[in-house]
Amino acid sequence: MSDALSGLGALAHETRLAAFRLLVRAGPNGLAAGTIASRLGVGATVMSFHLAELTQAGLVDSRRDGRSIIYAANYKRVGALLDYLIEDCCQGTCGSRANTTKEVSHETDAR
Amino acid sequence: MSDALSGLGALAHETRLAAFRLLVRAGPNGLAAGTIASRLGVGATVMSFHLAELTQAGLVDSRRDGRSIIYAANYKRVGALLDYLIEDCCQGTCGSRANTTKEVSHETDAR
DNA sequence: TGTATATTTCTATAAATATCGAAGTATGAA
DNA sequence: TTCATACTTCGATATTTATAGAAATATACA
Repeated sequence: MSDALSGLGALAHETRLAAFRLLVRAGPNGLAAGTIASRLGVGATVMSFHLAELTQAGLVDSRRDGRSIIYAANYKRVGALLDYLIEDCCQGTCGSRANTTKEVSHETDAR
Repeated sequence: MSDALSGLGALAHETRLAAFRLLVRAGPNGLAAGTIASRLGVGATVMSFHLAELTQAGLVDSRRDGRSIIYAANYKRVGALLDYLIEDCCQGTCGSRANTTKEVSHETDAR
């Protein structure tokens, strides 16, 4: 759950969410830090900071390729976060894509 | 996507995530603010602050019942957030529960 | 080797969030 | 009415995050 917390925190920022979406779409090949920065229109320093946050949360990985550092989504970790949200937070009852037919019993008293 | 951002931000805090999980489990009847606070061991002021954040993000609703204010998960909004994450951020490719068999084409160049 | 490129790390500062006690509001009950 | 309960809002302070430029590191290439 601490993983979930840091994952949520990592995605809870405009620039990071945008970068993350680029990376998910880019696929396993990933994108260079500079490419992400210029596509999002942010400076290298700020991009580096945010990519570090995403990395620390485990949502993306990085590797060096020449002068560039290539970031790529860590699909396994992202999936784990989604699974946590769907199962531990929603008991599988929320969402259309996320939804599975499953019986859930709730508590009855609001106090 | 701004909804998603505020939803993620709302969940990205230990106390709020814990409160949210209680509420999801409590079902439509919800739980009184004081109940949540005492179950989580936090003060009324702090709880109120965090419940307000969750409310503002649309993840929970509240209603008054006598002296209590009852909070309940807004399953519809939560589901929408999950759907956004699964479809817009993962293209339906991440997670086991979240996963659906779907062909996805990625970009080929990392630069 | 020297220079340019790509990116990170450092340092300072700014901005957003969180915490806590005190005061305020709404409700119920004596 | 008055008192107690359940919460929220306010105001001050503390803490965490984010931004930006300068300096540092790593690689490539002439």
